[in-house]
Amino acid sequence: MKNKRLINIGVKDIAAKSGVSRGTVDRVLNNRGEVKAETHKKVMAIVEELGYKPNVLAKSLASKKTTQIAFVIPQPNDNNPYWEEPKIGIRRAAEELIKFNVEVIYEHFDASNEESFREVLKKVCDNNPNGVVLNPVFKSASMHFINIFNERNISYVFIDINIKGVGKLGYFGQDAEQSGMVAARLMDLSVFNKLNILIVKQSNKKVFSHHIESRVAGFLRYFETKVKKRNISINTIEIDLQNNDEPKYSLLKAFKDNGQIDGIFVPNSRVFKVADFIQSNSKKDIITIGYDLVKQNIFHLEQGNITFLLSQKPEEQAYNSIMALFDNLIIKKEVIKTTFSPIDVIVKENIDYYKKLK
Amino acid sequence: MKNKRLINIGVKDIAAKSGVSRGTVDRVLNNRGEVKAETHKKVMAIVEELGYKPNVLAKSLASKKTTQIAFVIPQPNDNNPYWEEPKIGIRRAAEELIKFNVEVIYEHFDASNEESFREVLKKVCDNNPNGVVLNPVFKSASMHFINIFNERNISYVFIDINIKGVGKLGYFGQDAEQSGMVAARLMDLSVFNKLNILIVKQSNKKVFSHHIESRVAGFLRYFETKVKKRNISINTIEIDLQNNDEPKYSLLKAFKDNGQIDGIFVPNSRVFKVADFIQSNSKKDIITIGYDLVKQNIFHLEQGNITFLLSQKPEEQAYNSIMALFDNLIIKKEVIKTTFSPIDVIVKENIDYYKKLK
DNA sequence: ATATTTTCCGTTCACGCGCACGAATATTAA
DNA sequence: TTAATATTCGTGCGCGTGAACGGAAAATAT
Repeated sequence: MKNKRLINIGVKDIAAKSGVSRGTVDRVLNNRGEVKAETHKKVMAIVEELGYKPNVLAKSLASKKTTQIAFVIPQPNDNNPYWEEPKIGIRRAAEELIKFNVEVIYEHFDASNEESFREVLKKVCDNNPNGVVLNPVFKSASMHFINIFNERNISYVFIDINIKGVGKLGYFGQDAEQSGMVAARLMDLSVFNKLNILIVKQSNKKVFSHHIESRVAGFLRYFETKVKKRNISINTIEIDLQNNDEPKYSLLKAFKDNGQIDGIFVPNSRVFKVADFIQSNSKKDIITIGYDLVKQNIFHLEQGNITFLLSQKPEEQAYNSIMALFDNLIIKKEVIKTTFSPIDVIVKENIDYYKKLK
Repeated sequence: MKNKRLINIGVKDIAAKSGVSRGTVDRVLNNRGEVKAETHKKVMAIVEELGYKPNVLAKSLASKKTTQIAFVIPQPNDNNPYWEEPKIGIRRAAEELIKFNVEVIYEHFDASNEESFREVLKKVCDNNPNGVVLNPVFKSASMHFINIFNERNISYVFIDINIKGVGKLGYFGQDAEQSGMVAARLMDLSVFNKLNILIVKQSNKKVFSHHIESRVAGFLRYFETKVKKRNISINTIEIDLQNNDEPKYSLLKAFKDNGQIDGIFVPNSRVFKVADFIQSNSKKDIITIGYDLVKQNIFHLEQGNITFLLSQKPEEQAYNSIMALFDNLIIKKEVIKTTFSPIDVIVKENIDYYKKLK
């Protein structure tokens, strides 16, 4: 513990130097009006000259206002447990920021129901938050509310799904196509000679997922150049999860139609359903690659029914997206536009270190 | 922006409730003495009852003291560029913490010279910091200074290398043995049928690295149970980096002695030296696995001379280790003892998202 | 000219805490 | 008993900023 040395310059310093009172400087800095244009200019000049940076601590201490950040993502369920993970990151950010008078409000909608999406966003809008973290599942509905955000000067970032060309602050998620290429690389390295690959698209038919398409596209793109050199065949099947007989029915059919299958790529977190099938039908030596560390997938990775999982640390994305809004709203510093998360490769041996605490 | 609602209880609240003044409460909370035992007890009871948590913002604002954290790691060099990475994390943490009157001091020593290690730690001790992040390369020398830390009540954490059974706050690094197992799993998946593996230990002879030994041990342990089922042979060579003819000389010899080599495992960041060899001797179809995202390794991964890199986000470790000390010293919250970093698996296709900004 | 309004600005308190100073009380010495 | 000392405690100022309040100066109205 040494005595402080570097004393930052504060309002009163620039007040002294510009020959006005602290109150006036405050009005200038916060654009609160009631200041002669001439004075305003003079003060701003000094502010620039001295490179004044407000003290966040004192700011938060003195302020009686609360900044609200809404976090809007799908409700996790059995078909899509993925959205359980971000909650941890939300909690962590909320705890850290409460001291700065920031309140994080968690809101969730039914990802298979556009009406629910609109309702929740309506509610969020009515609350008039300062910032929003949004998973824009439904594009046109999202656009409607994004326009409202822009009008009302509400800052927002996207998580997991990106909409390009709107005035968002940033995007937090993976590069979906590139992750497909990673999957393909792992498949390529793990399977030899003849190579029969099955891509299993499982989804809710009602919702088109650009995401999943990109992953598949990346996967196929990787093999495009290789497919001639090696004896590779790639088949894709689509499965509607609303149907209770699935994915068993379609998988049985695929195995019958294709003969030997060496690798299976599932471009979302429902890979555990395929793993269930593999286990109960005692299929052996199949390289299975899927997404996300949901607990059913973790189970099957440890059992050996899944070979690789690709993951994207959803709780970190949640944390980072909130922090980005904080940086923008409170610290007033620039936010990096697009922050792709690492495409983590998980095998049985390193999974422990990717599991979430708590 | 809403008006604040949740008003935290502060010193004056517990002062009121316990019928003493704020000053007395302050003396109790900070163990500054000059308080009757009876009063102390009474106040502490109220503190517990109301669950008082000091406001970090107000604390930092009011305090005229600076907290010093020393960060002591090896000087990066051509043989070991790894230690370039943590600096980014140090800078990030330092920037964030400067508002809390925390000063981070970066100190580096020559990792091949124990005397240099002692000198730097001597200097650090003389500075009497509040916390130390240490890479304890030399065990006995480390123990000497750790005793001093304990005496002087200096908090410390280890980074990258762990010494068990001392009063450290935490360890930030990988589970070395487990990372060896991950390497083995990848090797196992990527190489088929006959499997000749070469382990290349490159090091500075003067320094024993428990680390590297653990990685090799993990690698071997993975194959222990598999080695019977498959036609696997594993050979290990040791290379002294002080010798300028290396690793070329030893590698040529190994290739001659072993015939076909299918996989090479290098248990540290010097894998790029092997990759150099592979490139200049146009060896093909060798699965090469090594450690750490130093720029030479990144180059060879992109070139295809390295198949997998295992990494541990050194800049995040640095950041987290400093934050752990901050939590302990300023926030006074408990620090999780051992925080193993994820064992990241990097291939050509996902490396971009692991590269450091700046 | 004086009265009234508008524009502009300075002062002051508050946020929660650290810390210095001095006052009150208790203890011991004379 | 009174003076001297030791122990314990209360008060007030400052950290850098937000924000209310009110006062001075300038502009406009009467």
